[in-house]
Amino acid sequence: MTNLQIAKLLRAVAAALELSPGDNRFRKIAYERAADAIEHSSSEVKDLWDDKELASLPGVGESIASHLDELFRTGKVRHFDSILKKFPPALFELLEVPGIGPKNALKLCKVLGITSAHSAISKLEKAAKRGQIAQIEGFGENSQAKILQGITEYQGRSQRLLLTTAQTIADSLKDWMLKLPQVKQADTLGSLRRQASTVGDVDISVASNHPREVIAHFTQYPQKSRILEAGEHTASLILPNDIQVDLMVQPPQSYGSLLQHFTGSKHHNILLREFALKKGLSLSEYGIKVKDKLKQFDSEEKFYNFLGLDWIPPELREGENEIQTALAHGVPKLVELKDIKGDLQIHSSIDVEPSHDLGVSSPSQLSAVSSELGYEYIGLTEHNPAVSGHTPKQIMEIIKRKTDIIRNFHSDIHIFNGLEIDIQPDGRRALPDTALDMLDYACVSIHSSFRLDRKSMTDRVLAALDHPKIKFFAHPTARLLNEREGVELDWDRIFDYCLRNNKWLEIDGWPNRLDLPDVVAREAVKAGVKIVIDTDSHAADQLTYMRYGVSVARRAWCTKNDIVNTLSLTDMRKLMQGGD
DNA sequence: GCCGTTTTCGGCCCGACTGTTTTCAGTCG
Repeated sequence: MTNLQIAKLLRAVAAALELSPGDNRFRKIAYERAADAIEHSSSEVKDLWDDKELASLPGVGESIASHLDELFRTGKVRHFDSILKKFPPALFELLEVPGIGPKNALKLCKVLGITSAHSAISKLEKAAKRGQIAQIEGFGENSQAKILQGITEYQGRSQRLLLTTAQTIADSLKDWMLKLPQVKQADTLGSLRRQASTVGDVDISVASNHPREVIAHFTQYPQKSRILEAGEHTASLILPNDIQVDLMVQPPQSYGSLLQHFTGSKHHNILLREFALKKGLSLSEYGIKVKDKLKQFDSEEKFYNFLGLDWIPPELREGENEIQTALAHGVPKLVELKDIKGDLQIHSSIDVEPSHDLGVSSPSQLSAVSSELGYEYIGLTEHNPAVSGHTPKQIMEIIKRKTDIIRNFHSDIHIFNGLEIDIQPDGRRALPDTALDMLDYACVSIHSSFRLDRKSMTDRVLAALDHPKIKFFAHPTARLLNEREGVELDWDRIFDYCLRNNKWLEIDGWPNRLDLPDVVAREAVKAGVKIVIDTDSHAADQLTYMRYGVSVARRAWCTKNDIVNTLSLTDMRKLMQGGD
């Protein structure tokens, strides 16, 4: 079972407990918190169970751990079954509809006679369309319309926005807002400010004493499709592609607490409020209540400092151990975009006759842009020449041709002669070793056979990494956001191999890759593995994706020292020549 | 059910919105 499936099971138990008369309501909350912890866990719960470390999850204690143990051993939990069987399976399905909670789900199941899970939502929809729901006590016409709306949302559950898409929209909106003189400051909020790899919606906030003018200016945003609503302190626009953006305006003197509150994450905020409560302080978006007296904060720094904490970068606010770390003044200095000295996965237009995805920009175009970005070096890593259709001798000639082009090319930054080599299903590299010898370095990556079992996949990757010229494993999970799940790998074995053989793992900044995923990258750096952040650019204007790779690294708590391409050219050369 | 910088017992985040209600329950973020 995946973490998500386990979390869903625990939430079903929580819902059932809420509906069980006389049950301690904090037991329900405990199950919800365990579900949250598992959903956001950086490790697979099954792996933690294998290592007997279930109790290391915050919110999972003796009791839930023993239930999970039973789950992994036998495939079910008798205690859960006995709780869940008191309710129709349909109930738990109806909870998936936004706006329907446990109490209403139960009432709907009972009154409408809905029992089975698979037809629950279609039956609910029919009942709503016939006007039956409005007749139920406690419901009305409005509730019925809201349920229909919720079903539509459930059915068309739209994909989350890629970080790059959301950030581009937000940057443009912030620029627009800052054109108004009354706007002192504008920020993104929520998962976008925390730079999560995908975000649900685009929210921005503005500090100003003139909310009316700010809202009016916002609604005049030239790229809007329409205005959804415009109130005194909040407004919403719909942009092309049905993307909704929300704005909040607050006066500068209380802006810090607003920013803190709406940046989240929810889990971080819960832990922070519990922490504050022990000091007798109550937190909200309006400030901090000390003995019923509200204290306001114009900046987040002051807000956190008042609680005895150092400021916590938004990327770390996921409810892990960031609060204890800030209390102990141990928040790391995270890597920044300006620390990056080069980009080692770039596809140029040098035609090495690959099977797919040749770049469109020439070495001179790529080096010119890289120079503007302040880099000291780049590495050109086209895909290996197609295996089919070329003899080994022809491949040697192609690589020789590329090597000569790079040797004879002069620019103000250094260009490494690299290649991105496919890992074939059996772990062989799709390039003869004699050709590899001509290169400065290469990376390996998976582009086929994504569904091998964990052990075979791990063996496959380790076999491919086994050559002194192979420096790193590129986009390791091969996931495509909103499209394809990542492959199964035994990360402990990968980390261990990388440490012993001086291999690096890549954070690929390509918009729908962002791979390593942040949670795996965090485990990697905890283990001491070095990371290289690249863009996987296929055109010169894509070199700016580096900022998103850096965002992933920051969410993984990376400092400059964890990232190899913060090294100067001299040090990078030494590192590359180091071999295994 | 979980958990510990006042606690191994006795607490457990905060507020907004909506809809159906005459003072609150349910849901959400």
